[in-house]
Amino acid sequence: MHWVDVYAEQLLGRGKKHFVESGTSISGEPHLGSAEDLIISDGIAKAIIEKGGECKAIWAMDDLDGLRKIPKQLPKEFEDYLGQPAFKLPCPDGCCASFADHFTRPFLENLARIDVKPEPVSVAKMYQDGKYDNVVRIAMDRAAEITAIIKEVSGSDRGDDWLPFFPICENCGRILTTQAYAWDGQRISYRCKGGIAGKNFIKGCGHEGAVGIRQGKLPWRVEWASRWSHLGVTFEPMGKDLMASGGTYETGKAICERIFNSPAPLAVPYEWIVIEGGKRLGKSAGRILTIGELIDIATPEIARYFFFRSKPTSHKDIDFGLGITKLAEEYEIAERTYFGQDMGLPEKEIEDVKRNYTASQISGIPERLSQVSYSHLISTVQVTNDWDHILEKLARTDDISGMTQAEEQRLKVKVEAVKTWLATHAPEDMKFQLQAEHPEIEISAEEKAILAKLLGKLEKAEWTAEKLHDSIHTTAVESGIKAGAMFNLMYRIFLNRTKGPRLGYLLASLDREFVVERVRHFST
RNA sequence: GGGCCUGUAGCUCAGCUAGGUGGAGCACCCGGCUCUUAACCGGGGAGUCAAGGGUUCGAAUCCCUUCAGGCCCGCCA
Repeated sequence: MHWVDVYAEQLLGRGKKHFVESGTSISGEPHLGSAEDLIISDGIAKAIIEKGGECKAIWAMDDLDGLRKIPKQLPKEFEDYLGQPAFKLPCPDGCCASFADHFTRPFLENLARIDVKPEPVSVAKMYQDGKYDNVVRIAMDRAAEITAIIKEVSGSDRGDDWLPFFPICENCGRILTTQAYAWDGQRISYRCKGGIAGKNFIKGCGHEGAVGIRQGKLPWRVEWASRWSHLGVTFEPMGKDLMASGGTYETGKAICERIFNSPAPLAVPYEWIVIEGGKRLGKSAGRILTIGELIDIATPEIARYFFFRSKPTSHKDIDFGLGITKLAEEYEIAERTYFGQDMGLPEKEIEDVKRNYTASQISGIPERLSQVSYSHLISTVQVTNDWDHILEKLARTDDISGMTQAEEQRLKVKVEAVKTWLATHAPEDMKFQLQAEHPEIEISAEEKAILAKLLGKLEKAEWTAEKLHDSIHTTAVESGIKAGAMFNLMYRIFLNRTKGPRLGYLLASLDREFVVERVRHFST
């Protein structure tokens, strides 16, 4: 059984109503790994619903977290904001209501393109609206027990005076720099003494004061537990780093059960996405890879497929170069398998492969197979840019007659994806440019004779990829030159380079008049 | 010291939830296509399922132990 169904059935065994939470901290643009969390949630949620259960999905924007370091793409002025909660920061480009919006809006918009649409919730707003009042009071009243639980589970001793609350300093607006030291049942007293953020120390302003329970936040381990409890979260995907013994999940679970008297959610651990065979995203990658980029070059369905084809616990190596064509090919095999074509897969695998396909769909499962392969489009879109011409050319080599509007729309999206891939990530040797004008190249007398010989064949040949390929090959044999030299010659006069896509398909997608004219020109 | 995950063909991995003759793709070898690109078609060799033990009529699968790799176990998230 596919893993989404395994989780769904396990959860349905516990109850019919489910609630999945995902959370993302806002310290710049969320990368592909942050999206993984939400996509896993979505797959399981949909499986629960298909099996007759209910499942709500919520996405917590952790905009109350302090800014710990300045994201690379931000100007230096943001240093002043270090330690301040993300919701208070301005939009770096002045285009959005806030820093948090600026980075999360494209993230959520891109997830919506693959039908991942959790209800977004601002954590800062939840505190401000008093949604956390209850849990903060409980946490403050029972601070000593919480300290004991953390010590018991994780081995870390916060000290007897520790209070599970970070006030926002009234003077400097920072949250990473404050230390709470007293709770009188209404207000929390604190000092702004400075705090550690990674390798950096963020200076406090020295202010001492007292704030109400809506002017700050619970520490992460406590907050997570409180969120599970008051929202009634039943499962939550989490990176495997949170699953260590004594780690965040274990402490949160103990706090959730013992302080808030709620069952902890089922943890769905997942592995990191890696690039280039092992580098972690975000950390060592020089560049942020986002879900939007993946969708842009792979199509929405193939982007989803990347996440569902393997278990959450296996490593996912993403390759935006040639790897995308492999991924697309694999998806296309799954699609043909779903529609009953025998792709030579072992019996045992077929059900899961079909499930990979259905889990990857975004607007219902198509009623019939209508597929033009990604690899074929790579060559087609380089011959022409125009949609009607693309259709016309595809019609010569693929059966695309009688496409429904939905099918045409999907093809359009795929064509755009291929174009984007070619423009951004394709290796150079996959690219070519059909020469609209005669390229300025030297053609020897012998080559001219060969082209003249070919010309006669082209004028009469049936205009299919196979026949054209044959004509070219026969000409080479008759002229006593190697096939390779013949193909090389053809690429030169059409592409002004020495290699290219499969020539039969390329020529078949062009007009006979154009091809004949080009060959005639170089044969004299 | 502890935890989670991973270990299956040369490589990348599926199969493990619920035990029933070990699989796929790539690579390799042979043959074919008058066939250029990381092309196509047919066939083939491939393995102590990390190791050991246990349960069982039967174990890649369940249990225990060991080994190897990755990540994690101060704060913050």
